[in-house]
Amino acid sequence: MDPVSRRAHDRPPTIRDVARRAGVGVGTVSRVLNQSPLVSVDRRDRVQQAIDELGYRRSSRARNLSLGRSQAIGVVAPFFTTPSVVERLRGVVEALTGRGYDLLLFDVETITQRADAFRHFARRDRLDGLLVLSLPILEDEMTALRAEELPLVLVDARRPGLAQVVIDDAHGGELATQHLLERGHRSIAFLGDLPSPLGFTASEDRRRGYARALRRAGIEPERALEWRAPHGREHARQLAEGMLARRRRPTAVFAASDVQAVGVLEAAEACGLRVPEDLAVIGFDDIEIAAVAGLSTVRQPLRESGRLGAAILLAEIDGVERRSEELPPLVVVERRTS
Amino acid sequence: MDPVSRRAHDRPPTIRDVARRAGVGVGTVSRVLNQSPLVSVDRRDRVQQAIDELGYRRSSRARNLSLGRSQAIGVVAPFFTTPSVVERLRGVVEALTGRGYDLLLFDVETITQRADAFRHFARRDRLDGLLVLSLPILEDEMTALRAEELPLVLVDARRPGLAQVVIDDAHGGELATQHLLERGHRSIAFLGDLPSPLGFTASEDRRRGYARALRRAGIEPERALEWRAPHGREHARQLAEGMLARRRRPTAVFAASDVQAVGVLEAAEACGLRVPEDLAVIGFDDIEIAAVAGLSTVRQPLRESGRLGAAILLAEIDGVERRSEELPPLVVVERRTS
DNA sequence: CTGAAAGCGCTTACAG
DNA sequence: CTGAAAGCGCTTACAG
Repeated sequence: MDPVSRRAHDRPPTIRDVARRAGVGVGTVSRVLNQSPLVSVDRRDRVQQAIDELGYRRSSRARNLSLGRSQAIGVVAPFFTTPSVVERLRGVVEALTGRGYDLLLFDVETITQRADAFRHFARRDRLDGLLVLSLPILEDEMTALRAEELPLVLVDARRPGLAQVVIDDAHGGELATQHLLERGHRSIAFLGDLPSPLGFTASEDRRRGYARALRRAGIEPERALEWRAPHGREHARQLAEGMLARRRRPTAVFAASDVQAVGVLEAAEACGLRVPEDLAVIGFDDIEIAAVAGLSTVRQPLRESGRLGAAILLAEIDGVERRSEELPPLVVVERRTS
Repeated sequence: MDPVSRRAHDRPPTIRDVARRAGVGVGTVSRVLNQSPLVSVDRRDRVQQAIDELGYRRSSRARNLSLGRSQAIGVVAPFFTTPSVVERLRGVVEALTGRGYDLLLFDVETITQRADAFRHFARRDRLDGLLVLSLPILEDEMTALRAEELPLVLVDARRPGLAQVVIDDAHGGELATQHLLERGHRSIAFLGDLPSPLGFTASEDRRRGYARALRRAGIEPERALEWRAPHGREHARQLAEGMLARRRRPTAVFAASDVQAVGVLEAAEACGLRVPEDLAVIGFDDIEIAAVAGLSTVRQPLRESGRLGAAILLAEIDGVERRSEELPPLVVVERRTS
């Protein structure tokens, strides 16, 4: 076996192999690889030919080490298969497309995973930037992140001093409740998330808006009308069945998410209640299932939030001043459940 | 400013800083980092202390270059926000959890993106292994992949000689159709995907099973009963409305996916048809929306397919012989639309 | 324009 | 057990 083919078989060609074959220095090869103008046409051609003949491809691993960057951005997402999270992710992917960054995904469903994510994953050494979706950050995680000097953008999470893209959840809760009030309802229940170990706040924020709207309408919010279950359709359904079986049942329900609202719809059907005649229901998010179920809801710009978050992160990585673009406003989508 | 804090401020500490502070060689530091037993307790302690004092963390970037690996696996997924794909991804993430591999996600929605994925992304240099979901691989992409010698596993895609986890789509189509036949239907329509530029085959495979089941029941499949739309609920709904408006309309529909079946359900409602009395409907996949819509369907083990694919890939990376575990069988889930 | 050399931050034979 | 050195495959001043 001649030396060339042996080499070709043993390991992928390196920049040195190319230099040797083209009869130039590795610096020159690197320059043509990086489209530097400081290369004569003559050598450029020779190098290019050697590259083609050898089937050479530059090692991004080595390049990144040399350049001190990763060419990758990380996304930390809790329960990433949740429809609303998927939709945000979709926006992130859209914004990243064609930008030459790899997307590293990190799912977190437990506090252990969150700690892992921030300790091992959120590192300057591995990532050029980090996007955190819907996950509140703890104090000590924050100091670690700060030490990392890693460009960081929060989507659907708040933190003073950090770049973030958020909606006004309380306002959304108000809109939903107002909608129900305008339809003449006076006994409106709220069904939201039980506090999670991960500390999500959206559900409670929306409930605050609900209470505010009630008060403005002269109705004192009742604890007995506030229900909370672990997130998910099934849990919501079970809880709602209990709620609707009560003697004094509400005439309308505001659910803190579409997923839960669909559970309420199922409970209503199980209880033989007509929707919206016997029970009006409104959700939050406007994910696809809401359209399918004919569910009235508050639309929040999910995909757009991911897209915007990623765009801001990319700008930050490029050292461009952080743009503060606005998300489209929340709006009530009226369908047949209200 | 003293040298130490200057250094600390300028850049993260390296293994050399640790060695210097501990008064040992970098090799020794590397050894304690890698839990080599070839280090005296004395030095191990000194090194550990220096690490703690400096807040040193090893650069995985440099480590990977030195070791010649990436510690990452790539996932190529078409339209990754499609519920069935999300569910497979979920399985992949589950199998990867705690295994120390990063997950690189690559979405492909166009043939350009697919070419990109295989050219720039599917590289030994960037990945330790690759998982391809639901995407047929072209001939020349395959030769490139082979040259890469990258461990590769296909999920929901076939290719002779490659590790893969697949279901028998034609059989699934048979099951669905048989179910409808057993309910007494004789005029059964099929609604599936229009051929996609990406070359997905599941829909046509399922249609073949449908035709087979009909023939076995002594019914000759009619071209007029085979309908195809671009994937998606809306397209299916529109197509189905046309189909149901015909003079001679079918009494049942087998849709090649739940997403499309839900579109059929919407069309039925729009046409004032009762389900299942006037029109029976069965889908395929058993994604969450099927449960919500009360849709009868053929359940395929989506999450399990991702989990299994990832497990096989991990084993292959570790040089373990490829295990050929089986997926749970396809089964008809009977709900209220049939 | 160009090549030799140093450097990115690790790992691992090699020779004690 | 241990340190000095070479090597992983690039990039980029530096000195022509």
